[in-house]
Amino acid sequence: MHTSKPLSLFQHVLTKKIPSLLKSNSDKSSALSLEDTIKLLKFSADTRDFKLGRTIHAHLITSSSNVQLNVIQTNSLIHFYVKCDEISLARKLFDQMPERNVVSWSSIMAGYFHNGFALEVLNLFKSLNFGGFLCPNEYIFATVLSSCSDLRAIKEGVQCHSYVLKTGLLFHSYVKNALLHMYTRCLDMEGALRVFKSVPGSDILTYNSIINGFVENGYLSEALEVLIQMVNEYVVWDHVTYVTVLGLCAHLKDIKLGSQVHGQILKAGSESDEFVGSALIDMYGKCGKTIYARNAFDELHDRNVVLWTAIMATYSQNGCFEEALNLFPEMVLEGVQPNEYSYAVMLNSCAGLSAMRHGDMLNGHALKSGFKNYMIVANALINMYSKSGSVDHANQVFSNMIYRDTVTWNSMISGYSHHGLGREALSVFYRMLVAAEVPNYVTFVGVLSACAHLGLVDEGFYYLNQLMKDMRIEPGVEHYTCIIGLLGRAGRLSEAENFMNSRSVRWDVVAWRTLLSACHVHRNISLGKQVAENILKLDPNDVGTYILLSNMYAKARRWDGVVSIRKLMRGREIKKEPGVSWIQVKNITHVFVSEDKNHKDSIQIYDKLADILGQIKHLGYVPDIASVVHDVEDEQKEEYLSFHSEKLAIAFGLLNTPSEAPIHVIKNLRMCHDCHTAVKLISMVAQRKIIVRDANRFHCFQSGTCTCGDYW
DNA sequence: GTCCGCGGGA
Repeated sequence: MHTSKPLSLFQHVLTKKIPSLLKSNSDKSSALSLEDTIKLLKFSADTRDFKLGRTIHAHLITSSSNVQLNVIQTNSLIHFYVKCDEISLARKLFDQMPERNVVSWSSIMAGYFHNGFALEVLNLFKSLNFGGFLCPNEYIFATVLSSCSDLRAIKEGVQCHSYVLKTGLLFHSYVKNALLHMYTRCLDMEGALRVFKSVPGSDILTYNSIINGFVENGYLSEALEVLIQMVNEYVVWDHVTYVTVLGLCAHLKDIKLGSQVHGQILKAGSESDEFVGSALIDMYGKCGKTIYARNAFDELHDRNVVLWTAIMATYSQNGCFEEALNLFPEMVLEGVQPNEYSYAVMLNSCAGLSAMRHGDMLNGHALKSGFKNYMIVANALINMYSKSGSVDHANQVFSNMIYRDTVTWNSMISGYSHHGLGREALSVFYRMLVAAEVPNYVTFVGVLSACAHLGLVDEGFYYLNQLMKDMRIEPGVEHYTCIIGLLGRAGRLSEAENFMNSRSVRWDVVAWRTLLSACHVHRNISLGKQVAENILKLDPNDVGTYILLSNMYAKARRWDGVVSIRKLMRGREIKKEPGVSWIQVKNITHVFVSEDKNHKDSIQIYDKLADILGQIKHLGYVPDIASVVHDVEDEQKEEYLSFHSEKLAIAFGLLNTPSEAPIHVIKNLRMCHDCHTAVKLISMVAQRKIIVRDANRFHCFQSGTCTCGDYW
């Protein structure tokens, strides 16, 4: 900003000289001196005062006896036009200059750089005659190297590196920092580190740049190392340092370090800076501290769209989807308009809730406001539709997209996979390869799980051992878990077990549970027991394992086993979560707990259920009363089964939705075997598509079959 | 005398 001294000078010029200038330009005594015009032009440039600058320009043309302006005047004019984003006017002046000095070149190049035309900077640089008078200086290289950063032009950047090394320009801090930044943007952290270590004189910008580069490229321990060095050298931090270091804390999930930085921020009085504020919210959010994030948000008074989106993202990332969604109207009420990021966060919150109606509404909003064209919004829409059960709608969004990135393709592939539509998932994957989009780690999780659904064992191993290797993607525990699922589904349980024993992978609960599921489906009790023991060693409170184990015994009619598991659970004070299902009808979410008679339409729902269960009995449905372990009469056992929450929700859906509409139900636990059989038949009798999202996957029931192929 | 570098939300 300006100091008070030049301001008073300009005030003098503005009040005394400009009025007289505008009155008459024949009065020589009131004409501006050369120094004054240049100072005025700088003032116009700094304040982006286009009108004032234009006036000075006009004055220069009319008052000058010479038609040509001198180089310095023209340079000042170029700089002024550049600062007012009038790059073509600046270029016109530049082209008309009979002779140019190095400042003329650096001014026009900086102009192009700041207006986003980095390529034009490199073109100008190439046309600059090195051999002649003009010798590029530190200004030129700072701008050229920044343009290389924008373009990720590492080759040109390295050429500049050798030139500035030879000429000694590298020892200008501007050049050094621009070069270092170039390497970090081109993802060459070794190059950045070489510059950092070999060129003396690191300032706060150097530290900010290198730490930020390390964080963005995932080298967290290296970033921490530089941070420690910076602290030891007593470098004074600025706002950017706070933002950068908070980003590091967020990635490390290091709440202790983050709190210390927060303390420094408060001491420095920087807490009201919007960049610092959003970084604070993000840090607390990533560390799982939603309340601290909310406090930081509430402390701020000028809350822009970024801050609102940051706090919504915090809630969403921590599973508080409703809180995230509820902030939206609050934000709009405060006069802040959402942008593409806000829509993405909101849609992902809808995905978490399977709230398709809400998501539909946001889709409409995004369409009207033009944000649907943003890739992140479209990607979030695909995710929302497939996670709330309508993979067809997801595909519609996908098909209408003109540009797609890796996330787009991945979302569609894993969307189909979650729905058990392996063929469709693989077909999208092949189209991705044809479109020359490069698959990544996530892509193959979707592809391998599609193979698992289709039982394509050989193909699965081909993708894992061959294609991923060719594409230099290191397989992780998620991929290996898909392989376990693949072998398990094919009934090759001992191979799956051997696979787990032969790989030195840190197997997690998800992997073991996959094997346990396979044991459950294929009724391999001895292996299942062993696997369950492994899981309970990792997490003795894993309720899902107890339930799966007990279901496995039930399926095999081993009631002694069921009783022993129940006893074990009681002993360890582990409670089975009650089954809850919910369904959205006309923007209202109706929640059903098993044996629940609290709904206001309870009587009609039970009537409908009795009716439809009667119908499917004609088709051969026999309630699996043996699976009910309560010690009661058979008649009552049948009642227990018919009151399972998903059956209640489906009956409600049949009563309250149009006859063609698919019924979407979400359940907190896995579907039980009896419900699965019943719903298959209901889909036939009622001629409805019924989609159930359970704790594990999607089941899409239609005409008597389910997309899970009875394997879950 | 005139020109130059680092940062936030999915």
